[in-house]
Amino acid sequence: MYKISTRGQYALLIMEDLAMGQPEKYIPLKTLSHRRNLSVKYLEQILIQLSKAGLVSGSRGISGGYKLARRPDEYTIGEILRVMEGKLSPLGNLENNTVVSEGSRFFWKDFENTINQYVDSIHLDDLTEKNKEFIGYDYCI
Amino acid sequence: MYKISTRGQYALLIMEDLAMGQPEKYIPLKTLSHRRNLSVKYLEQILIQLSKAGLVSGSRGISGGYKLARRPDEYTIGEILRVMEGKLSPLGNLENNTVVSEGSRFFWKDFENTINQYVDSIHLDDLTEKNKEFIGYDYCI
DNA sequence: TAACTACCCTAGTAGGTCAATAGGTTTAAT
DNA sequence: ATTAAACCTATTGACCTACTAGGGTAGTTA
Repeated sequence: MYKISTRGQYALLIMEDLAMGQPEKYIPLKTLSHRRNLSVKYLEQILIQLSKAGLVSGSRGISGGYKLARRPDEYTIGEILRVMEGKLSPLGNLENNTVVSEGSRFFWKDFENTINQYVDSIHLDDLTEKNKEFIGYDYCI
Repeated sequence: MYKISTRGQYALLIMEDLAMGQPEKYIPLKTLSHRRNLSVKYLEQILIQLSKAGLVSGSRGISGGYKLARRPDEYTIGEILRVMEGKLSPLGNLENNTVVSEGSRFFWKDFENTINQYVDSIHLDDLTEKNKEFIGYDYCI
């Protein structure tokens, strides 16, 4: 079955990292990628996308970087994932789908709703709070 | 984001078709594929897979074909989809995944549970009952 | 001004998956 | 024996994913 792509996973990870540091401080892309040992160029694409969507705000120049645009509890995981993955639905274009039966459309629609209700019930701070339960997390700086 | 493949969609459609006819009668692959205008050879692979999994039973030779192995209400949509799609999870191999944070593992696990609980709450006869509400369904023979 | 950083754009590539095609073999009823 | 059907294995073309690469522009701070 379909999986969430690495783009979505990376985005979530970086959002967590930004949420766990000082929220006012801009963190440069280079720092974020080195911290997690991720490709700078790949992560750049992801952060630009998050920035365009307004989930993070970027600042250029010396002591620039990225920071969260809001408080961690004001993000749902769903909205982060949807920025990277597009519509979170188990079927693309249900309306124009000629393969599924008429009677099963309610199933697919409810399936989509179930998924989105779940991912929107969890917030970014739920994840970071859990992270803090693990010793050895080193998300300072 | 991930989608259910055509294999899963076709499988569900054919299971519905088998459920809506006479359940004792074997329906040949050719008939099933012509009815829905699907590739015979492609559908063949799907039905063999369903047969191996024990969801349908096949009979060779003249007047052979496929029929359901159980009553329609004894199938969940989840088990049909899982035969075609494998594990229904938004992330492959959560245990060995080095990208997600420790704190977010509960999120991914609950995500998977949410999906599976939903698809296992709907049964094949729920779909066929809905199908019967639509006029012009022509699933006889 | 120099250094630094986000932001923008395009392109390529290796590997994988998906959807379908193709050609065979085996089994069972007549 | 013939025929109709399930069953099996391999291959293909198109697309997608996860990067890599290399440039450029534009703000921002010291």
